[in-house]
Amino acid sequence: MIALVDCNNFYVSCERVFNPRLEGKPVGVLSNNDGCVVARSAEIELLGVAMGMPAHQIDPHIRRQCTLLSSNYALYGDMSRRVTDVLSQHTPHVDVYSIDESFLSFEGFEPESLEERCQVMRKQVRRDTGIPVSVGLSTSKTLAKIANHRAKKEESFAGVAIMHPNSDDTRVFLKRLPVTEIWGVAGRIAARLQTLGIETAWQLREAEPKRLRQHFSVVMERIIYELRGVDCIHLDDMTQPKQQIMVSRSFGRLTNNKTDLYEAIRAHVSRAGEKLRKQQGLARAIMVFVRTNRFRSDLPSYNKSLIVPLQHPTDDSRELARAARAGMERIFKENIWYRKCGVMLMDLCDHDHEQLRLLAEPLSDEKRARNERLMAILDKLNREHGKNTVRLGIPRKENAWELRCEHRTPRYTSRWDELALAKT
DNA sequence: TGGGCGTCT
DNA sequence: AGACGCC
Repeated sequence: MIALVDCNNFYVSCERVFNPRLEGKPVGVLSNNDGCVVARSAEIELLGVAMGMPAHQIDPHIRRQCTLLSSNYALYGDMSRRVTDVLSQHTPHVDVYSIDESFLSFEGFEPESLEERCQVMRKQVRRDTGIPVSVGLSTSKTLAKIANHRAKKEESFAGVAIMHPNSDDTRVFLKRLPVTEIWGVAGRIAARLQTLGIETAWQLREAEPKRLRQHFSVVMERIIYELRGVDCIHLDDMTQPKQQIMVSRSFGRLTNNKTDLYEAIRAHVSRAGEKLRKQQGLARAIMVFVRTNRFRSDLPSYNKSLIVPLQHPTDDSRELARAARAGMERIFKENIWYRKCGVMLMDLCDHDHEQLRLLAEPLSDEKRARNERLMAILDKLNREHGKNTVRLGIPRKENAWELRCEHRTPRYTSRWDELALAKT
């Protein structure tokens, strides 16, 4: 059996752990730059605030009743780790799928006692971390996801729902379930399925896999088998090193200032370099891009990217920054109001399998070792003393590109100076 | 009116 | 490169 453990309204729940006054209130958490609503409490959902809704589109009358918080990823990331730590005590097979979801394998466990085990696990997560979670159990990940939705929606499950792939109950449920509720099926695909007369999960499950593969892809074929209870989506690639590393941000406000762009790119490159070194990779090229705000039809639009090849594969932030800067220099255009920029590290290879180039002048071993030590120390300082303890250059004050986050709560669990206080 | 991936075509 | 999907 497979369990999908999903935290309820995760970001909101994290905030509530440290501010219990938010309990029972309509609370939402916003994406970067206070852009869209990415987490909602049950109460704010009832007020009609939709997932993904731009904050500025919320009716002012509704907005006044809500608490809208900026996202606090330092806090959510740490809480997420605590939750997965507890889950790991219950089975050796935990696949962390996202910040608030894990797939657990209970292969070899006694099926009869699984629901009860999961209840115990769920209560322990709540007790040890303060985060409420729901558990869906079935024989495939897609059905476990559906079971999880039921566990969340139907009170009677008490947070743990099991769906046997061939039970009457499952058939009845799938016959009422629109295809859009299935993992991997969203609007566009649902519309195409409708033209084939497929609107419910049951109809899809009963469809001919080979035929649907012709209309769609192998992904759709897998979904059909998954709905039948056959586990065929494998997540082992989650731990595989990334093939590209992308870092980009929208600016807090529009800017036409070249220095803003350079500073932003430098910060993004640093972050990308950290990620690259963490997976022990090297990049052979770096892509730089800039773009204007596509929602501002009153301003000229300009989207441009450029790939800069690197002389030799590298993970040195300074080299990456030099290349990115050169790229930026070539695509920057004056008198344009920029909204966003970013970098992508491409053509990655493993640190240990670096291919030596014939023509490029190789770095001396001594120089290479020195650069490596420098980057390792940089990463260590930032890991242990907080982000940006040491960085490439220092951004000017009041720059346009730093994020808007007007309602961020303290980083209660990861900063000494922001610890939660217990009143005496 | 987000950011960062992935797969398939 | 673009479409589509996920969270």
